[in-house]
Amino acid sequence: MPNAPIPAKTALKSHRSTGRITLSDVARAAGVSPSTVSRALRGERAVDPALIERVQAVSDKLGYVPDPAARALASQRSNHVAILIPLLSNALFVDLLDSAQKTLRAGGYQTLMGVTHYDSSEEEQLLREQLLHRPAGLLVTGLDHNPATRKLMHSSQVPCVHLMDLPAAQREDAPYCVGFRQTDAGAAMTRHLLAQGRKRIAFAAAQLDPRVMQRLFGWRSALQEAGVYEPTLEFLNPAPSSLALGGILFEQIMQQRPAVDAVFFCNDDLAQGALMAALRLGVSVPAQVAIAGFNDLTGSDQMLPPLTTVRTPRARIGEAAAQMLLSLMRGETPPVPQLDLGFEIVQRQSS
Amino acid sequence: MPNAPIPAKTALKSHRSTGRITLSDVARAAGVSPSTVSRALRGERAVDPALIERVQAVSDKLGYVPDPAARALASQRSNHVAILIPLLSNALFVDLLDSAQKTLRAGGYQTLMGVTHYDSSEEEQLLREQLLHRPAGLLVTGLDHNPATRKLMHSSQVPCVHLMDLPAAQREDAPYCVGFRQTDAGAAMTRHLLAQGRKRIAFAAAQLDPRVMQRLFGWRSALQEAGVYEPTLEFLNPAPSSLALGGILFEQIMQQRPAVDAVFFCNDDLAQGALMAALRLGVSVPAQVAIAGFNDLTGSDQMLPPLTTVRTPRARIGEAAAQMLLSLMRGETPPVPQLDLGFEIVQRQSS
DNA sequence: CTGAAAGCGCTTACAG
DNA sequence: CTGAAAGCGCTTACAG
Repeated sequence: MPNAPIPAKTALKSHRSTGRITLSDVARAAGVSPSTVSRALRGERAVDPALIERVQAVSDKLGYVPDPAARALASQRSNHVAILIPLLSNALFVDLLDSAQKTLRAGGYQTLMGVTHYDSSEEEQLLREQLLHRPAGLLVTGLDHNPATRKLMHSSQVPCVHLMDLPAAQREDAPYCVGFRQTDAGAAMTRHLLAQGRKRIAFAAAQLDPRVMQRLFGWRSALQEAGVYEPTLEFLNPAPSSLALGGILFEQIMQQRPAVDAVFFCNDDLAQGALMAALRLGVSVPAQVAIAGFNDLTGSDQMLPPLTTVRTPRARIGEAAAQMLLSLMRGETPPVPQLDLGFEIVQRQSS
Repeated sequence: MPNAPIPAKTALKSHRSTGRITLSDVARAAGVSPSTVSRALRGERAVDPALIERVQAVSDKLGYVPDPAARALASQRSNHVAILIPLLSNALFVDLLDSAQKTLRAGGYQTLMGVTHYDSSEEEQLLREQLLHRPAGLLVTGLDHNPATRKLMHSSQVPCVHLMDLPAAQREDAPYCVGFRQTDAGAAMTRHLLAQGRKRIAFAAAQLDPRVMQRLFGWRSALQEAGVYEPTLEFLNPAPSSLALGGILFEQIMQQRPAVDAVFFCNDDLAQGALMAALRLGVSVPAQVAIAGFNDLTGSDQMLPPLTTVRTPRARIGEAAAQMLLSLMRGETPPVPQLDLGFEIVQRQSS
């Protein structure tokens, strides 16, 4: 039956029932096998250059786009990158997310974000959910995680880069990370204030996450070094950081310790609130008391007086960490596994 | 050969090569077919209640978790929800993202975010990428999209809810949306300022996205209504909104139009910057000039003087939109397809 | 209400 | 360097 109609099944094969253009469509049009198309398109070596070109052309002509779900199922690896950050209400982490996400997208990856609320068991739970998607990579804030989380990160074998923090010492088994030395930054700002002749420098902090505590340690060591450390000048509040809390802390400090001549806040939002409170209370800054912040958040340069602070390279951290992850996902070994991006003291008029 | 060793193939079958616990494992352990497990676990009707319970118990015991990629491939629908927002540098959208994401996660969905930078072709490109993941739902900011984007949203058949805006009139074909009437809010604040005796009220804006323009229209109509509209009192700058720009705009207005007795800024960051500039310039607020903002962003209540503004329910918008989407994804029809969450004038000391 | 079978669209040993 | 075949782990008509 040479003239029999083409069976429906064969006719349908040119497009699947979903109407989507598939690998097989490209293979048929290019006259090669699906396996070859798969290899050619992913730039796998061991494919004839001429074939690669032909397949590429056909693929472009048909407008073929690989199906991420099929790819993930077959390869056991998706094109998702999971990112874990503490909060979305702190501009610091939003900047981190923004820059990392931009870099990852340029590399062909989708970002899956998880907000931990500084809760280690929520972090663990989020990681579990994200690992179900078989992410190709992981970006996590900080180096402190509970044992279960660490185990998950390790046993999943997913490449992982830590953000913001660096391990205390250069160890053999140190994880990949991009950040700066929080302790050094805390000490540097404290020394800066000392160098300006301040003698009674208070440290005021909220949230009290690990990085804040490191800044506190930096402040302590700089004061001890100068021989003027006084434990009662620590004002620590575990509540979330905010302008309002900064104002409250400042008022409290002025009331309890009127002789204080500088306050170093662990984050700019607190310091901005303190600056507003000083205006309200008629406390003159920096004549009576200097005020310093941390992170150089948006608005700090617009305060009255403009805020002295530590500028932290969060956008560059997000980008560099994403780049490092990208190279890890390519199977490469980053030349600098612990990348220190430093910080900068920005002196403005509040000190 | 009754005592022959169990063939390797059968022995292996209890776990796949990946080591993952699969649907088939649960089926075997529960003594039913994979199809039944699939139906029982997804709560599909037409399964014996007793079986559901048994399957559920076995599944829990084995710690089975469905594979999202396999599920997406087979059903042509993932558990992703894509969200499109203009910027991450505006706290407004971060709040929206945060609340939507929280609600969606509680409903079992992963959020895929896309940042459009107020660029309609970038929005289109992002949507294309996201649609590849076959999202179960879509959350998009605003009602204005280019024709290609609208076509994609429509032809993809993916349930979609729009954020922040409401259509001008109640039409039959109106899209699902959750927001408030930007024009009304702009008019309400203007009337509020008029009611306080202000006569020459300027409108200062940045970014100039559609919602800002609606606020401008509201300001215009309220002034026209009062017979005091003057076109030269519009100060529009397409640059991104920021504290610094607010200061610049304010200074410019004071210089060019010293008789102005109130400035209504389209966003709180501009207004905050203006407040700081007023302090710097020695312009007394509200005695000489009233200042009003929009959105009641963080810090506005800490300014000197505290900022009069329009409080917008962005967290509730994100949550309600996610809820509406959740019900659409369940195949339900939302009782209120266009949900108006309103706004509130917050009078503080700057007016 | 339940099951066998096909299929979703890829990747990847395994041969050649 | 290339291809045929199996398999990733589910869902869903189709029968019964």
